[in-house]
Amino acid sequence: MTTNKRATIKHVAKAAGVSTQTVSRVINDRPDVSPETRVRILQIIEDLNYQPSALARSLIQQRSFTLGVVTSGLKEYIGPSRTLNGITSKAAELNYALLLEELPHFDTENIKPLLQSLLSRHVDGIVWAVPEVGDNRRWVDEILMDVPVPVVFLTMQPRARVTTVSVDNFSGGVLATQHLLAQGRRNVGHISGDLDWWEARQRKQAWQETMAKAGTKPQDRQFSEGNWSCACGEAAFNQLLQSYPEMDAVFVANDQMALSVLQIAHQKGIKIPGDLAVIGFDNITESPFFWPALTTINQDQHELGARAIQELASQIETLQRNEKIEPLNILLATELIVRESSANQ
Amino acid sequence: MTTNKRATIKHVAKAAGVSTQTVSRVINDRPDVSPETRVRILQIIEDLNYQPSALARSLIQQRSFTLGVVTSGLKEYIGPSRTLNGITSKAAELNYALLLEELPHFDTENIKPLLQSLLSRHVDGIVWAVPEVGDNRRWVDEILMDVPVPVVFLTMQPRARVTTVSVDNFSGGVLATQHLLAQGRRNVGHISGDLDWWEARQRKQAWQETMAKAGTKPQDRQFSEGNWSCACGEAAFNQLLQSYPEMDAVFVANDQMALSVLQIAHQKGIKIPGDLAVIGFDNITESPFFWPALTTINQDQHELGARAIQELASQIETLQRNEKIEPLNILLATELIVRESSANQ
DNA sequence: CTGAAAGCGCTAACAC
DNA sequence: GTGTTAGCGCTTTCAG
Repeated sequence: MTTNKRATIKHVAKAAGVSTQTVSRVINDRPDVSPETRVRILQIIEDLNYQPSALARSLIQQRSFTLGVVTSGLKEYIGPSRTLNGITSKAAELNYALLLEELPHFDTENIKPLLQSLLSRHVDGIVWAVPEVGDNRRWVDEILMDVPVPVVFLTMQPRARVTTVSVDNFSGGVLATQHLLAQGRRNVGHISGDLDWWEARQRKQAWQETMAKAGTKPQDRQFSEGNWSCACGEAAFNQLLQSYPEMDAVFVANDQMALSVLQIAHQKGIKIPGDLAVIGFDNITESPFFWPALTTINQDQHELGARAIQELASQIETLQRNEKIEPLNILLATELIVRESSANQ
Repeated sequence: MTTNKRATIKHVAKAAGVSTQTVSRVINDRPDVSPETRVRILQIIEDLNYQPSALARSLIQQRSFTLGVVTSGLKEYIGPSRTLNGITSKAAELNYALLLEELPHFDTENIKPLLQSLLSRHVDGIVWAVPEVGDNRRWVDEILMDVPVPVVFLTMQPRARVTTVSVDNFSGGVLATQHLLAQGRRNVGHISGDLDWWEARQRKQAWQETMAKAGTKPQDRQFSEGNWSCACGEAAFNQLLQSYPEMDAVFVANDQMALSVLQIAHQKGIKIPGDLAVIGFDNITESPFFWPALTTINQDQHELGARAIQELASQIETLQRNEKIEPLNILLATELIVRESSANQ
């Protein structure tokens, strides 16, 4: 915590009795430096604890090797955190640094200052790791015109002209519903997440369509809207028990709410999976340890972040070669994890 | 996603027919510009969508308004994520940008490249938001000498010459143990976290000392080591049931493991809180919805991050005024949250 | 009130 | 192989 001034390329050059250019060649591993000079300079660099300034480099090379990351919901949810983990590990692998911004709310309106903070620091690209909620993508077409770097959006309805990477919530919902039907259940209810969320709508729609295909188009009373939280999961389940008493299986849109369902069921003496099969969504760390262990749909949020960075980096490279970048919509597969809560009757 | 080149101060100056200095004065809100000139330039800035380059500024001002944040465990734990949330919100408030790095493991050895990545981008300070685990603070005294900016460490044993901000795990553990005793329980067991962690050791020690003070110095058989995970919580609890059959209360070092305890208890027909009072630690979002609702110790991880940024910013200001910075060890209070799992017999 | 010159730390382009 | 010149985009200093 001393306040050593950092050594600059000039200090090194002076100490070595060469020009800064020669030092520059050494730190950039250029071939045209005599072996002796190189060794001498490397030694001095070591002695002086010299580190090239990435800032100065960014300025002249018009490239910062820094990406902007915009996230939201770190306080309440583990999802953004897992995605961030995928982002940091892939970025480290590809040698990019990350500038992090967090939106105070999923639907924060005022994103211009945030974008400008990133752009003023010359990020090479931006990952928008905020789920699509309500109308929070309204600005995309308008503002993106003014953004001079590639942007990759996570967890958003695929659309033309924009690169998106999302988990395939629809096919995940199909997997969940089909599994319950395959277990011989016929009266399958659904507790959704907040339907303002694109993900919640996808999962619900998958349930509806899969049920319809099985010849049992669901009625309104077979469904209840939650908001992802345990509290709302309780309320939604209680409502469903009233409105859909013959229910023998329920697809719950996330594991948190599924936990509430299990707890309430115990309290009311409803046997799981005997009376009611339960499947969640997410595969959080705790779900194997629920009682009974929760059947769920695994979504790889780490991979989501990693893929986003990979795409972004590849677009940056493309641009660097003066080629045109092609928008891309990527969907990641989900996986059914069968545990006890959905076992056969 | 177009590739508009960014406008520079030169473009603005040329368009306004003034020198770049005058533009500089306007964007820095200096008084010595005629009102008309100012208005004209502001208009042009607007038209050109001009944004000053923070990079160029950082270079000349020797100050980047950027902080480095080092975290770890984003994939498995919600704690780092909550802390990060406190960091992002306080940083936004104080107008700092954040460069994020994540250690692959809590005890990653090779931290030099990571520090250099941050320093090469001229961060004004660093928050080390990684818990103290095993020997992962070994480098502090040695390496910190070479770091030319202030560093604040989170969740670490207070020590001289270093600024630390931590939750007071010891007093939290005292609160937990005292509460169980106050409920009339006498046989209080403890399931710890991974004792490689400083936090786990603090909580355990608090339990030991509080019990001793109450005249019931705990024996080895009243304790079992977990590793924070549900899986290990199960194992530890099962062991405790064997080794300490008269146990009528248990202080579990985190809420995840406490969940496992509740589940196992149900399976074995142990009544909670009748036969066994349970208290957790952390106050995760789900714990009010456990069955029964979990009594726990709340730790404010958001505040932890926010305080760290506040201290760091204040140290940076101090340095800016050429004053000396004083290392500081801050402990944040915890809070007892009483719910059903520890109710009176 | 405004401008010219110098320079933050580095590299591209050219010379020798 | 190595040095010189210019300049990335901005601010500081000084002159007027």
